[in-house]
Amino acid sequence: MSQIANQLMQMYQSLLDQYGPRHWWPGDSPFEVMVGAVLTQNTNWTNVEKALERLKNAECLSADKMNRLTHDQLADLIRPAGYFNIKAKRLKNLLSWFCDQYDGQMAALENHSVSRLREELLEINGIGRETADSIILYAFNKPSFVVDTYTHRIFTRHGLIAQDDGYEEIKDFFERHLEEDLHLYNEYHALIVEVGKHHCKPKPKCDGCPLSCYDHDIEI
DNA sequence: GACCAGGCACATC
DNA sequence: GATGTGCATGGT
Repeated sequence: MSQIANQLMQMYQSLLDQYGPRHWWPGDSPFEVMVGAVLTQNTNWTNVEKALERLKNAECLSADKMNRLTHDQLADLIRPAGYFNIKAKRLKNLLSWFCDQYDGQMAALENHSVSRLREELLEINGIGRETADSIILYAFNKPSFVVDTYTHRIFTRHGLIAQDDGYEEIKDFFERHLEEDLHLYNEYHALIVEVGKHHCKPKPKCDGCPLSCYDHDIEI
């Protein structure tokens, strides 16, 4: 195992020791996970929960029911998640693909390879890389490492990836150095989000500090 | 009141 | 290709 691979696994173990298994993704069904992946775009999860709850109360958290809603009906139900107009469109786009081509059945996609699933998801307007990878990993239970802003922040601050590395470069970095393991991918991303929420502010006051103090909420 | 949150597409250069 | 901007609610 390479030194970098060792370091990644040590960081993983530290996070797991600190926070324990995260049991991701929260949701009662793969479909709910898929919807949640769109709703959580640049949005706090507690707001997403409110939106999901409204969808459940309206008995619209199924592909068939949601597909029948008008734009305005859907936008109103997901209002607490923010960006409700754009997210309503994005969910509609996702549902068109899912219902028209696969009859709204998750099982119809279970034999797709990760790369095919990813290509099809990325063709949908409103489904970007992180959302696609989240759906593949957490809704379809297939190994596709998810990168988010916390991943970029934390691992550049630890000097493991470059500041200007893009999404695909960071994803490749993890997939190159980690075993291709569904459970590891699942837990690692969830743990990164957890530590990111607590310790990884977007604009560290001591940016550039050689002590990396900004990783620990220490301000100089 | 300012800042942030589990992004993405689009316009412009 | 990179940079800037709009999208919006709710918690701290």
